[in-house]
Amino acid sequence: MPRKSAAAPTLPASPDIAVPDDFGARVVTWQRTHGRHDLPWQNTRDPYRIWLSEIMLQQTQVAAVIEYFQRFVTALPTVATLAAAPADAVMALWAGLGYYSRARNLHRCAKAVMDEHGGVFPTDPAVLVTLPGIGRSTAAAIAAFSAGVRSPILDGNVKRVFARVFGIPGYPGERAIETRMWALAERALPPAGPHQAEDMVAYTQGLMDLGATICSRGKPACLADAAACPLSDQCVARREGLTGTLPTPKPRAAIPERSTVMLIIRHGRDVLVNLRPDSGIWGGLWSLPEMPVDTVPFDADAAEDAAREVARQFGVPTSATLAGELTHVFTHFRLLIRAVRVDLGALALHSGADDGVSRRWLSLDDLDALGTPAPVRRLLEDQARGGLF
DNA sequence: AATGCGGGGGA
DNA sequence: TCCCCAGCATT
Repeated sequence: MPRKSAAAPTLPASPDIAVPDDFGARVVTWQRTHGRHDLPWQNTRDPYRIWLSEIMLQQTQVAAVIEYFQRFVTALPTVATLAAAPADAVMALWAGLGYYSRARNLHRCAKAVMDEHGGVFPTDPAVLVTLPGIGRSTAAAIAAFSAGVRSPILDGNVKRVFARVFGIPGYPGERAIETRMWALAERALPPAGPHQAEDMVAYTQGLMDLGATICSRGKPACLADAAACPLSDQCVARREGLTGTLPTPKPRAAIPERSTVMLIIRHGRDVLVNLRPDSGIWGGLWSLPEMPVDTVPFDADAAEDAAREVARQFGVPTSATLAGELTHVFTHFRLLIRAVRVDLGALALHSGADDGVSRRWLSLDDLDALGTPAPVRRLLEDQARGGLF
């Protein structure tokens, strides 16, 4: 039951995206002059160290990994020593790095290398990907760094670089987008040939370095200095001013919807408003009285019924009719507002309900007198236009 | 407080 | 096959 396959079926690469001929060469050249060269897991072809670093670098930034890496290889310098180490010792060396399943898989992987590969770490991506904790991208990185194998990586950094350079819209975590990017990654590799091995080391590292140091999420360096990025003159996002919107962010989870009933209590051309507490939604603004709505769904009929009940509590015979419905979108939820109009006719209202809420009348002819939330303002403006009093 | 992050494992 | 999760850092 093979759970993993080294190479997903190569889809017809989107013909609309052209990879410039010198894409790989530019990355290679840039890496050799401007990339990182002194990380503790560089300048070696030891697959053990390269593998260990790649696992540590999954979901974890370079700065956090360096110390753990040094400590780990000092304590367990070879795959054989790791395989022979007690699980406790491995976990202790990992403690603080997070994602502890990585450490458990690391240990399992070392044992598999000993038992199934004679203690020799594989360098073929198709073999690597069968080992615990090694997926397609990590397999390619290990193979490229340890043996110059021509196989593409596609981690978060590379996805960001590709989304921008090639102008690929859509969330890269989405299946279709990721598939396109893998196809692109295959085509973007530097050419096979006599320099392939050295080039693949620089290219693979270069993509990582570009994403980490130049093509950063927040403020890509090209915005201040186009020369900082070797791809800036062929970058779609930079050309079209889309570095802020590419890559497309993860779609926000559907936000919950709440509903409320607001009362438009009319007394001639005055409307009763109350002051909201300083903290919370619309803090310090004047809003319409609201009725707590517990029942879901709460339809328009129920809103009118409830408003009639409130009117009855005011002691006045009155009608209560739905005056408007609108949805206001907050960061965390959508608020469906049903406004019910209640007319108090000529009846005067006591000002001093003793519940600690500031209330007052607001004239529809002077809406600027008080600060009101945008949806409330819309309701009041509607009343001002439609009211016949 | 929300987002990013490679791969595993469960739905 | 798809989606959710892990733990920490960063924004």
